[in-house]
Amino acid sequence: MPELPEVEVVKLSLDKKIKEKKVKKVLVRNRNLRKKVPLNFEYFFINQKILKVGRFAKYLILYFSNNIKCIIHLGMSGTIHFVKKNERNIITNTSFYNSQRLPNKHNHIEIFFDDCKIVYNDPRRFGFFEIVENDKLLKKIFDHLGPEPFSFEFTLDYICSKLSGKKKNIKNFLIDQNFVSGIGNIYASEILFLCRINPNKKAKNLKKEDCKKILINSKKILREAIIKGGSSIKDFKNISGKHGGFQNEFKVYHREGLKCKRKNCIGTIKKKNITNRSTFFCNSCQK
DNA sequence: AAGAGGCCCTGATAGC
DNA sequence: TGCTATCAGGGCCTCT
Repeated sequence: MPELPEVEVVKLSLDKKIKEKKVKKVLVRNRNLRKKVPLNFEYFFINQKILKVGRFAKYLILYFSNNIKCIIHLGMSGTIHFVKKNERNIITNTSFYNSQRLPNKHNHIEIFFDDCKIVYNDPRRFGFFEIVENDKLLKKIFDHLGPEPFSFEFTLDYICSKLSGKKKNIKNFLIDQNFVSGIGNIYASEILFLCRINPNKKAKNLKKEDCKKILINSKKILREAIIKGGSSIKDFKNISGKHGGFQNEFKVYHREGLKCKRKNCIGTIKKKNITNRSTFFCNSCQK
């Protein structure tokens, strides 16, 4: 669920809340995440300070003072909640889900500090926590990931050369983390709408001009989404507190059957399953 | 080798 | 009300 912008929003708020704080206790309630949380997980960073919270693609990284790193992936349904001590039920959710109180189920991991704690909640358990003891290993974990859209490696030449001759459709390329990391199902549809490219178009049939649009618009969409605080999809009940606002900016995602928002376009937004993942596009202006 | 598809899991919603 | 089916934003593994 959380794509690069949502993870970035979590990173920024988490860094503000827990940087320089010392871990007092770690509680694992459920080790059966996508990757099994090891039995000694709790002891790697107890009594250590959090130097900073980082991010690469859709991964969060906690940097500890003993040089241990903890990689966190939120999967599809993972959220991190920040809870202040002695303030019952007053929770500042650092995720874009933004529930006002801590959920009563699926709180798998808690990290305690002197005056607060963070709680990892994940109903579907597609996320994971992983300890990394040295930088070599860290590099290895991110090895299979392509550059982020913001990276200097993500250039016109890079895109053209990767797409050239490939039969795979462009939408599947955009969500392929090996090609470019951080884009997921929602933003892939939004980026292609801005580019006026049909998601089903084979990569090899894209012109250089199309690749240029992909380069520019992937940066543009992600940057705007971060500024808006990410996208909150199923957050209907929430009234107060900060929450993501980019869902209000969607041009195609979840807009099946509605009129295209592009000026002077008479098209209708269609939904199509591409490799078992719903994809939204305008049937008129995306060629 | 590239690309398609299944699967991990729970919860929300729709339809009967 | 209560059943069943379908769907959900990710990514890894397997098969062709």
